[in-house]
Parts: sequence; C-alpha cells; structure tokens
Amino acid sequence: MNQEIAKIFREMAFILEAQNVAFKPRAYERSFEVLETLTDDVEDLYRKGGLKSLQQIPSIGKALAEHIEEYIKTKKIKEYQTLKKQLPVDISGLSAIEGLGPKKIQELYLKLKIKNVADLEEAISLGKIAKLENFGKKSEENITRGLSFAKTATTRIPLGYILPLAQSIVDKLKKVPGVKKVVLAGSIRRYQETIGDIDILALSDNTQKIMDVFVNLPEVDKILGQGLTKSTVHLKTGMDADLRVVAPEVFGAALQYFTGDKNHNVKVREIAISKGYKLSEYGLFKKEKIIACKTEEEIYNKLGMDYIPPEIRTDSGEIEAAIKHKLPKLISYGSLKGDLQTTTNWTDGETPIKEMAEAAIKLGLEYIAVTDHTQALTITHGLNEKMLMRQAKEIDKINLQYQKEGKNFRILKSAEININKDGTLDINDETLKKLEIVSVAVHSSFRMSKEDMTKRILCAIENPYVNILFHPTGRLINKREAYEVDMDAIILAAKKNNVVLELDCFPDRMDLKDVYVRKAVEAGVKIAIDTDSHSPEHLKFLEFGIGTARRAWVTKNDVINTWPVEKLLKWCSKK
DNA sequence: GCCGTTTTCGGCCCGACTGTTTTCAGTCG
Repeated sequence: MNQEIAKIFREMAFILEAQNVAFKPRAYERSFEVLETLTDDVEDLYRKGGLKSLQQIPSIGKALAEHIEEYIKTKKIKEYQTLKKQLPVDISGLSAIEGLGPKKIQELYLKLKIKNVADLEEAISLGKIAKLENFGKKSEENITRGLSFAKTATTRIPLGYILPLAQSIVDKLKKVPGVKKVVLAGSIRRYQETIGDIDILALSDNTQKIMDVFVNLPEVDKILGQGLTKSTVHLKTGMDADLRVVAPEVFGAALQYFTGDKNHNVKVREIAISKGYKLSEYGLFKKEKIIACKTEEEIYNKLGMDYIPPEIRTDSGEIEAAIKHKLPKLISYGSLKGDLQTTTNWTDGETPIKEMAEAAIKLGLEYIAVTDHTQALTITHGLNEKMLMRQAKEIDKINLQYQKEGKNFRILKSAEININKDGTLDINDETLKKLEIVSVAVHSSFRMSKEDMTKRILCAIENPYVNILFHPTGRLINKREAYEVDMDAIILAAKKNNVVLELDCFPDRMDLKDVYVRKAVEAGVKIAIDTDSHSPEHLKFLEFGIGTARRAWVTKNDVINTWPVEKLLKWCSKK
C-alpha cells in the first residue's frame, strides 16, 4: 500500500512541477520519499489511529493524510486523476531519459502529443523535435542519446559490487599531477545498500588537468557534461559518474555538500539560514564572510550540532539528535570479532573449514561459526544429523590444533538450518543441543501468504534452541523480492525469545535492510552481522554490513559478534 | 502542502552546466 501511494504522490509532484506550481511539488516529493522508506504500513496506521496517526508521519499533513485515507477507502485519489488528465503520459518512462524533466515532457505532450517512449522515438525519426520551440538540434541529439542509455541503463547496483570500480577510478585520479586528494562521496560514502551513480570529490588547484583525465578514462563511454569544477560521464558499465573539483581549503564544505543525502543537506541549509548564515559547497557564510569550510566537523559545530556520521545523513532524526547532543556512538569499522555465517565445501561453499578459518585469522577475527546447509536443502547436499556430528569432530580437531599453537582463534559448531513449511526445523532437537549456535533460515516456499509466512517464522523463533534468524526477509537485490512477512511481529518475538536477527552483508542480500535493523535495535533486539561467505574472498563484506548497521544507528553492544567468544557462547546457551 | 526554541502565517537550499536564448529557464544533484 505504501509503495502504491508513494508512486501516486511522486506523479502528482511531477505534474505540479510541470504546471509551475510553487512549493507544492516539494511537499509531494517529500511525502513520496517518506512513504517509500516507511516501515509501518499506512493502512495499519490508519486502521489503528485514523487520520491523526497518518499525520504523525513526517511530511504528511492534513491534506496528504486525507489523500491516503481516500486511497485506502476507494483505491483512488480524485485530485490525482484530475492532474493526470492534464498530463496523461508515461512519466516514469519519459523522465528516465536524461535531460527530460517535467517542463519538457509537458511541452512534448502539448505540442506533439508524445505520451510515451515509443511516441518520442517516432517523433525523433520524423525530425519533429529539433523544429520545436525551445528545443533544437542539440536537444534532439541529447534525447536520442538519452534514449539509448535508458535502454541499457543499469538498475542500482549493490555497493559491494560497485566499490572496486569506483575505487579504481579514484586511484587513477590520485595520480594526476597537482591533485591533493580524491575521495568517494555521495551514496557510496553513506554506505547505502545500492548505488545509482558514483560521486567523486577531488582537491586540486589545477582543475583543468584532472577534468581532462577524468572524461578520457578508458571506463568512460560518453561525456554528459564537462565544466571547470564539475563533470559527468556515462561509464561503459551503464552507470554515471560525477567528478567535482574544488580548492583544497574548502574541502569540508564540499565534502559535506557532495555526501548528501539531499534531504539532509536541505535541512542543514535551512538551519543555517535560520541562524543568519548561508551554506553551500564553498563554505558556511555570514554575509560575505566565511565562517567555516575546512572540515565537516567545523561546519556542523558552528551550526550548533555534533558531527553527524555520513551513514546516518538521511534526515530521519539525526539532525535533531545532533542538536541535542544525543547521537548514538555508532559501531565502528573493524570492531567485529567474528563472523557467524560461513559455508564450507561440506555443502555449497568453495573451501575446506580450515581454509576459511585461516582467511578469518588473516582479517584479524577471533572466531567464525561454520554454518553449512542442512538436509532439506538437497541442492546443496545439505547435512543430516550424522554428518553434522562428523563435521563437529573435524572442527574439534582444528580447534585443538589452534590451541596447541597458542592461536587466539576458535571455530564454532553451528549450521544454517532450514525452517520447514510448517515452521518446524529439519534437524532434530538432540542434534540442536549439541551445536554451539543454532541458526535458522527460510529457503523454500517463498510465496506463502504473509500470514502463513509470519506464522512459519514465529514458530521457528519460538523453538527453544534457536539463537539466530538468518537473512530474515529472503530478498536478493535485483533478483528476488523479499517474501511477505510481518516484521513487527518477528521483531517482537525475537525480543521475547532472545533470538538474534541477522544482518547478512553479502552485497545483494543486505538483509535485514537498514530501516528494519533500526526498528529491531530500538525494540532491544540484538543483531549479528555476518557475511554468508561461500569463499574466503567474501569475508571482506563485513565492512558493508557495518555500514548498514551504522545507517541503522546500531551501537557496538547491539551486535553479538563484537563480543568476545566466551560472552557470545554464554549468551547463546542461556536460552 | 508542510512546518514552527524567531513564526499558526510566511517562509520554503544552493550552485553547476547546457542549450536556446540574447539574459535565463530547465535539469540535475
């Protein structure tokens, strides 16, 4: 329901913008963004507390609450239908073309009756665009180019998969003579789970040189814009990259600006105005006089706030908390002592137990849990009770050896146990008792009703031996939707039964996602940040899980694998 | 249309780049 209404509000914002209506578009745009990430279902909120509780949602006032009410009751919003009649076009399709915004799309409709991408292609083939007032030959070329990009455009890519490319571009730019510093900004610096484009900030006194290198990189397909301080390119992978170059002395202001997100920046700038300042990428100004620009910290402090870490700059309470000096101390990178989900060649992993352990030791970890699949997942040759006990013996052997060598490392006996369709587990209690950590997950029948799936998972959570629920929503980014499940009920049950929810940081899982992690932690539920490694290479994904945890305001003590192994095991056995 | 430790009325972020213009609107982030 949230997504349906969000989409309508976005279209309303777009049409209002086309009609040059003042301020309303931003109000609708804000409500779209809020609804899109809201974890509570508006229908539930409305049933429980009516219009009043809808108005509790940030950026939703009387008028928008009534729109939501109307949609819940009638599946329609009259005002939307009226607006849509005035611009009855495929907004999402047309606006996906770079350079086409509300005004131009409206003009194309009014003058040429262009309603969708197919109409647009036809108009171009007939040479109609270039003849249009306010358009021209260049516009036609740009739209043509935009059309071909829109076809090959990649969807947002998981952070872990895009970072190597982004980093390699940064490394190349660093080598340009005269360049003092190059850093990643934007959604990458905020550790967002998926990335839409790569934002790079460079410090240099000679902007021309680095711009030339940037737009001529071998990774570049087309230059979309090139100026003295800002350039945009379309990469061969299908993603866009922006480079912003500023003078070294305004680094803090530029980094703050270029990190975003947009809503955070807007609010910070509004606060600047209310204090008689102006904030831009060039600094914090009082009239013409520069107040702060060297570091981000300085800028936040001058505005009466504590420093806000990039990951939580989303305008979801962090600014208010920073003013009150009540920001949490977020879990820091490198603070995990172990990884509680790793798969070995006993099932569908690539490497023997010991090799995985050695890789973990190299990364400075103190323990891993071996969590091979269990028997119901036949495709992975899942282990039965007998095999699990045989694996346990092997683990004992390696641990003993580590002990003799004086190594501070331990392999924990565990498994990724299937939750059957009826909520029972595919390993018997006798064997569960013998495992040091019992972790469970859904791997089949993803398309159950929300009610049945919730019951199924609650049943597993209530099993007295269960410690961790792995990848709680089952989603695979860009591949598989999350199954439908009542996350509030899961969180409640997890708290009650002392079951940990996993933040699986394999890049295309990132499951739980940030908004749910935040909810879980607020409810007092503990989190485990695991890689779900199927090869030693994957262990490095821990960093991305910490990034997401930080986005969710998670502190060190919320995460059980920051604990020493003794504390962890004691906590698990207390059940 | 939303919002409030200046305000329940009167504000609403800021700047770069492009293209079609003869000074600026549209788009983007």
